[in-house]
Amino acid sequence: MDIDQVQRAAVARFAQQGFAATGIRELGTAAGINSATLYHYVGSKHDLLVRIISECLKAMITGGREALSAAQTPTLQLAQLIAFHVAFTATNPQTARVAEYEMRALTPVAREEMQRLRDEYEALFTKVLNEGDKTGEFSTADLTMARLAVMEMGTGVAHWYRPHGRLSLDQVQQNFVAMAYRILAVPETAKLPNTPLPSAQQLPSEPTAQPATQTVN
Amino acid sequence: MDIDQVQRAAVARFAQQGFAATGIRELGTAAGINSATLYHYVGSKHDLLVRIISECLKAMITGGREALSAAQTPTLQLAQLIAFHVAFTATNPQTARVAEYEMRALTPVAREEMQRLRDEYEALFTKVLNEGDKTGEFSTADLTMARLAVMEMGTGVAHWYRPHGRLSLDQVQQNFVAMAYRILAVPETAKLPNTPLPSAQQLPSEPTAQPATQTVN
DNA sequence: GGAAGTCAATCAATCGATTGATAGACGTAA
DNA sequence: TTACGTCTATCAATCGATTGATTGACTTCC
Repeated sequence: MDIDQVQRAAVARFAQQGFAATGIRELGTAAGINSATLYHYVGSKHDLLVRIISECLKAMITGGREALSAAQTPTLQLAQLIAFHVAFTATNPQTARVAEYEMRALTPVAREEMQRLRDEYEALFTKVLNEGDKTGEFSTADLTMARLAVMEMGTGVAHWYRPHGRLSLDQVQQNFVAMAYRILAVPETAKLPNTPLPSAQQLPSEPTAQPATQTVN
Repeated sequence: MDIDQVQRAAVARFAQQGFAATGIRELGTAAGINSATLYHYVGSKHDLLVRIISECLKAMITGGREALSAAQTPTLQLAQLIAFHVAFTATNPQTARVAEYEMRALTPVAREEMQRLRDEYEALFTKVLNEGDKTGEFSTADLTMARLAVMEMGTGVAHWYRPHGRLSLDQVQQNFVAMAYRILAVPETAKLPNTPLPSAQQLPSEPTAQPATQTVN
């Protein structure tokens, strides 16, 4: 028994029924230990959530930066960033969902700290979009709304993507890059660079995939 | 004291901290009544949630259908539907969020019933997109992914829109219609019909807006 | 022998829900 | 008008169950 197993069990429950609705006894049972033993690994239920969200956001920031550094122009950087965002979300749907939904369960201090990480990640998108707007590669009526729309539709992948569904991860990435390009009016001729799209590591906290509830992917 | 006030107080709490994290005594206090009195209006805490979600989804279905009937071609119908979706989400952000997030707190039976309503609403989008694809007005690599992306980015409006922010609701609607058109490769010349975009009624369950946490809109 | 891991038992606090009772509004028969 | 019955709205008190967390004892391993 190690802390990763505890985190995986926790993420699976938190993603399915929420942080507040999950008791520590239930967490213990899911991890195969007594609820008291859980406190040997994590300081408290709250600390466990902080660990999960913190590691998720830090991995997103690191991965996002790597994706950006793999390209030079805003157009190509956007493709890398979107593709990473989609890959990360598709690879770690449950962890990503917990990091998004359960921020509200944190204490004010912890929430502010996690919000700073979230802001840091979103700043990557803001930067690319601003640069592309400056060079004229992108064209949109409102950069902020475009950023929110592009990020949100990528985040939504967690709701329906399943590893062995109708579409491969690569296909989903390609399609979301294409949709983002369209939103930003990137010319068709510039589309789909032959640079390989980034993948995303599976987090230690990501539990084994749960069976699909929809028949979308 | 009537049931709408109870629902508003409940939605405000559920949206902020979640269904499971909100106690019935807290609900009572927020509504200005004793927790026992709450059971005079609603059968149980769970029934209260069912009412909230059910009324929200039914209003979305009704509003969505009205929006569709206000236009004839898939291109114009899509504009109406997107604009309604955005208007509804911006007008009822907290109720919409509860209806989205707290579906998991429902009993299996109730959840399936609510899921049917959700499916019914999403079918409106599927229908328009399929028709537009058939007539050649829309062009996309994958209709299903386009639908998910368009809906998701509209739903995200609940996270940042504020009534007296930088952008008016009409501006947000225009912009989201434009982005949806771009995703579906609708020619520029066909854009922005002069048909007035639909608004959305504020639900009885929607509490007064909470102060903005971001500085986006 | 001591450090690390584990758990049954237990803590005070809170949970959703119910009880029995009260106060007032309304209708109606005398 | 008075008196009685009925219905709605409300709450303090309380129910058994569960919550997050702690303790002390037991085992295991180096």
